[in-house]
Amino acid sequence: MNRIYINTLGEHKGEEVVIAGWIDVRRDQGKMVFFDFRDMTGKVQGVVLPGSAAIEIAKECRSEWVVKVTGKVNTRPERAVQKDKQNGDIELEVLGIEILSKAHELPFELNAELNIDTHFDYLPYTLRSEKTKDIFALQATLVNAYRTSLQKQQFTEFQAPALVGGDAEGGSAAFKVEYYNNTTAFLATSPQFYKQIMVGPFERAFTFAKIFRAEKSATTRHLSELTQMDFEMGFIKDHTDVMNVLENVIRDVVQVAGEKHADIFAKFNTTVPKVGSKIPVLKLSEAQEIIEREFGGKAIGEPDMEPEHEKQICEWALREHGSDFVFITHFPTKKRAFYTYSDETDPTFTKSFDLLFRGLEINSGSQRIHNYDELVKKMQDRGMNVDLFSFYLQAFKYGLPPHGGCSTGLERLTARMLELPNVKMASAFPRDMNRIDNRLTE
RNA sequence: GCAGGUGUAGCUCAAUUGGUUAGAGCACUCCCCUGUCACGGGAGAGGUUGCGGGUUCGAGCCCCGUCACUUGCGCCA
Repeated sequence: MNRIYINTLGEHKGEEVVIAGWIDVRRDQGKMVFFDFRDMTGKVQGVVLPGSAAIEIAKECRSEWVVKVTGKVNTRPERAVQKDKQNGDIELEVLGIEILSKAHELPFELNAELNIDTHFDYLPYTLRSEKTKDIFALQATLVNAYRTSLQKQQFTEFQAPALVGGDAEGGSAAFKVEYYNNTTAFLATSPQFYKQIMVGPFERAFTFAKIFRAEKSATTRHLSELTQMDFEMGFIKDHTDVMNVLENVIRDVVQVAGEKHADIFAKFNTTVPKVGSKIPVLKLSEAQEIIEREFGGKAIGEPDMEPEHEKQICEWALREHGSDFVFITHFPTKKRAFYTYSDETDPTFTKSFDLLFRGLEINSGSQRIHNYDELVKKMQDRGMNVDLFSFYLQAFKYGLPPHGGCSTGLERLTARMLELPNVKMASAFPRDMNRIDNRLTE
């Protein structure tokens, strides 16, 4: 008999069927035993009636054992009906259990409240928990929706390299790779250069890239390996064209996530994010004035926003504009990367933006300098060795249109969607300063 | 990197002012249980109190060092 999925059992009332999955819970009543069985589609109660041939094996079974169960789909006795529960009106009368895999003694119950550290130490087990499955089910939806939205807006996906030559960007710490004879390679800290190059062939290009940062930082918002959703587009008038595309993407992503996972948002005690009619846009200086006026403290004149200020301006945006998102633009030239386009009206500021979401920066972008000579001059002004960038600079040498782009951190987006206290919870296998799975090969 | 907090059973946590044999719930083992759904009831096993040193008649508790985790800051296109 073929295996059927637990969420279709309701269509098989009175029939004998086979399901396969894990034992979620066993409730041994002596002469009879109850189970909750779990597969990828849900859960169902199994009951081993007194005198059943399966009673001996049922008493041996434990949580997380993998089993194939033959049984008859019965409607539950009226007093045992559980409303608002999947398969709450039916149960599987267990006729036979085949053990596919036994589990050792479990360190704790699957849905137990754990310290985050214990959770990470037992990931192969804890990833099965309800809560974690919800996080990554939502994340899969976010990735899909983000991709679909960009495709709809005529972007072409490409695969960016993770091995790169030279720590080109300077700023952030890169992981060194010892392999090449005549040069040191690094793990990519961004697909930036490659997506700009891809504006050449495709005008509109995007990539979902793994990036690596060897920063010695321990916070609730940093990972040393993360997923960046990057796009870059040609023939823009300025950075606001990029922001408009991003706003479309955010709107699509939020809508799809909200339609598909309303239950998950509720379970995490949060709501589907509000985008409002238009995501508010503030220059950094305007945001700083609001922060000082509404929240006190010192902000005006600072080159960037502190974590506390990001939270405050988001609180303001939600209150005044009904948006969980807010754009901050015009960061100082000296704080942004060398390829960032300066504002003609005041070149000490850039045509750049950050997108803040529920108190955290989740996206950063800008218009880029597209003129070869101008870009080279900018690099020289900063004391950079232009020779080291000659591969990248070919894109400009051989003609690149005015363009810009931006980059969203997938784990940060996921974490803020569900208001997770630590971004590491939004990575299935998080890596940070201290954590790498070092017991894979022992 | 700096500062704070934490470290006690497999997990989550107690343990009064420094005082006798370090406790509980869950998990585990055994027994009982015919409608449970976090089933219930009974019994049992389980500890180098992170590690090293010190003070003291006596340290889980105080002091010094060290390690780990965690939170905030710094760092971070």
